[in-house]
Amino acid sequence: MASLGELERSVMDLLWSAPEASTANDLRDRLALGEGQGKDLAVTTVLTVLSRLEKKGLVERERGTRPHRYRAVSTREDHTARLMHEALGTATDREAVLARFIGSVTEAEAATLRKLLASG
Amino acid sequence: MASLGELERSVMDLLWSAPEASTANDLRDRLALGEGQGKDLAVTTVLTVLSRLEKKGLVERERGTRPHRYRAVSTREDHTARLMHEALGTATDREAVLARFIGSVTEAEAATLRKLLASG
DNA sequence: CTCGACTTCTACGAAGTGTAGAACAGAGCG
DNA sequence: CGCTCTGTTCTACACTTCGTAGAAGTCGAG
Repeated sequence: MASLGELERSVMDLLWSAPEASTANDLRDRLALGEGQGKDLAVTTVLTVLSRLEKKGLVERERGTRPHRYRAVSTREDHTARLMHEALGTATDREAVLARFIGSVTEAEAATLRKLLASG
Repeated sequence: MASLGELERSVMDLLWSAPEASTANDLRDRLALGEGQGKDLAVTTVLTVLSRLEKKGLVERERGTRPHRYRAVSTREDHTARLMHEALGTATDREAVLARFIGSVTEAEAATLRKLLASG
């Protein structure tokens, strides 16, 4: 249960890019700008996807303030890393998966990994 | 476009577990066994999901033989590694993702990674 | 109390998935 | 050659998810 639709992904991208919490209206405006021209969504549309994202545990909101303020629960990087870990978890032979994974990684990324593993 | 439904996942698990190609009937029987009791599916059901998996590029079949024989295109490990790489690809700050990922990995897995990175 | 901004409820169409019957095709038998 | 199996493809329907938004409800300001 981790797949996001296109609009859901766009909203998450906005929330991940700005650390401060945003209102639905604000997000709606930024969506319009981002997508260029014909992307004028109704605010209720944005609110709906925000609710769905909240139910998925990706977004939380402050209910106290009058225009509720929404913010991503975790960073984009945390989220992605968790997805990767989830994928790894489905495998029985994790070593084999890691071997294939390392094989598909760029040299720069391999260097990063070496550094991280050395220091950790 | 990589998410699998529950039945699709079960079928892939069977195909991944046995390297030889299987027929739809064979898979249907093995699904019945695996799930324990009430999981008696119609063969057409299995054929439908096999077609869908074929369209997704996860399964290929020999059309020559009369009961067509189905087999996974790649191993479970390759598939999982590709999913992980795909997730990594969506990130902008890949180093940060890798850092989080390494942080979430067991010590045994970290050791495996060190070995793999050293030899590669 | 009323108005307006904001949120929640309800809804609908498209796509994906589980499920399978109906229709079709080819191989062997009588 | 035509029937009957066995197996494949077509068609279909219900359920869920997602994009999209109008209708209805709520709450603070005036």
